[in-house]
Amino acid sequence: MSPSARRTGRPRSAEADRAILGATRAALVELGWAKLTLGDVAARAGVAKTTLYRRWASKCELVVDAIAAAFDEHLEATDRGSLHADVEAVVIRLGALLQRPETGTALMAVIAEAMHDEALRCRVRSAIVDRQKRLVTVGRERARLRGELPREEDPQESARNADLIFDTVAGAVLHRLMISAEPVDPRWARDFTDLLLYGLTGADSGGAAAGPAPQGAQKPAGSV
Amino acid sequence: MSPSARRTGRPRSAEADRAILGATRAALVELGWAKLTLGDVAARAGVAKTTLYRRWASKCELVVDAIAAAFDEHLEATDRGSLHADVEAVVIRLGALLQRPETGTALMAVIAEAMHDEALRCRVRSAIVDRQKRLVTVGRERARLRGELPREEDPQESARNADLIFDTVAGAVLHRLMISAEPVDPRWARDFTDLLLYGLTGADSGGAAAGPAPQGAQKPAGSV
DNA sequence: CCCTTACGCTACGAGCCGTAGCGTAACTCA
DNA sequence: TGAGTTACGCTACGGCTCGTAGCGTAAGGG
Repeated sequence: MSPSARRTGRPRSAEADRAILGATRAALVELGWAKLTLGDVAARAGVAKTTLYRRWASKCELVVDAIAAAFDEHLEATDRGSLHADVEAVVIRLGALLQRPETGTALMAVIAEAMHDEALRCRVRSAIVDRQKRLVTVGRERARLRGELPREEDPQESARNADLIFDTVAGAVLHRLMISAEPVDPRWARDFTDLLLYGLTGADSGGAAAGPAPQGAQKPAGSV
Repeated sequence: MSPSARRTGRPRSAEADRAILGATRAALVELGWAKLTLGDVAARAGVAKTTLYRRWASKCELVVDAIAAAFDEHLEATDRGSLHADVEAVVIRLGALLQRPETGTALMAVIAEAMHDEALRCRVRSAIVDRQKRLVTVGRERARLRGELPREEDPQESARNADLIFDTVAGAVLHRLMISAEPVDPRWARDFTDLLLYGLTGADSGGAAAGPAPQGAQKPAGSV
């Protein structure tokens, strides 16, 4: 529906939107996903419960919009001069974002719900996932210009690789924080970046040989 | 409490346990996490609701036990002769496991809840996470014996690396399936394994590095 | 001034939660 | 065999949240 289609009548209060989304984040911090009720959010925001239901069909969609704002605020791909530094920075940033009490937990819960709700999945994708994915695209483009990565001819294969890297980076950070329940500190970020850039066989992250000199020549004979 | 401490009185029905856990998995498939109610599970299992509450304190703990069985059944580290093949097999296996309608979704939801519940986090850790982590340990040990990976002296650093690899592999699969909502097919498994082993920069860009690449020398990881 | 839309407020039926109470079933030990 | 102990099935209940309906009022547009 275009904005011009809603010219008549009382306009929706933009301030109410901000208040509701803010109250949602606050409630997520204090109560967590499970104990968060829409009635409570409405009370915190100072609006009627019915107003909330007029704008969002379900708790999930509300929370998606609430945390999407946090993702937009805290995710940007800054140029740090090298692919290694860029990846490391993104990992730290994403870790800090998911470590916040309202984002990571809520994202997990919403994703879980989205497996049974196609519309919600689309909303999550456009509001959160696709925007994160852009970081990978931008970072790879910069690395290519620096000569750190080879050129890619096939655009389809390029997209596939971008998805692969995105899943690897974001997945590792998410898993570390949510499932292993351990912090994404600078050392882990460095170790992971080494692993991502040089691989298991190449660099022994943490040890003496962390340089880009892969000793991967000692591959197995019977690979199959 | 040791099993000998409960010798007197009527013993708990082991069949009821199986029925309840089975009913939980079935209900997860049909209803999903959000719409799953304990009353419904009890009805499916043919037991009284009170029996259910006597054994599990909450919906979360019940579901943890229910999906932990699935993890135990479908996760084993089979020796396929090379590190590359082993990793690929684990990725496929884990993907198939998380793709089942009752496991992945429920795991996400439970993890989300566990962020606010220390006891539940411990339960998840011992029932699911630690057992998965053993796959990494076993696989790396085999690779070391084959000479595919260097020896590690520092046990502490070794544990850190195992955690890192675990988060990277499991996280990537989880993210691919749950958040990107794309399948973990053989091609993706191969691409990811290449990335994990040879890294973003390594791979075939150097030419000889990926020489002994098994089946399919058109390894695309270099064109990252 | 009328029309349209949004808002606040109240009230309501519905559903699930988690527990209490009771009588019965199963198993152990003396 | 009988007493003690524990688990089970069943019913019922207060409490909470949900999502909606209805009403009167506020804020814009033609």
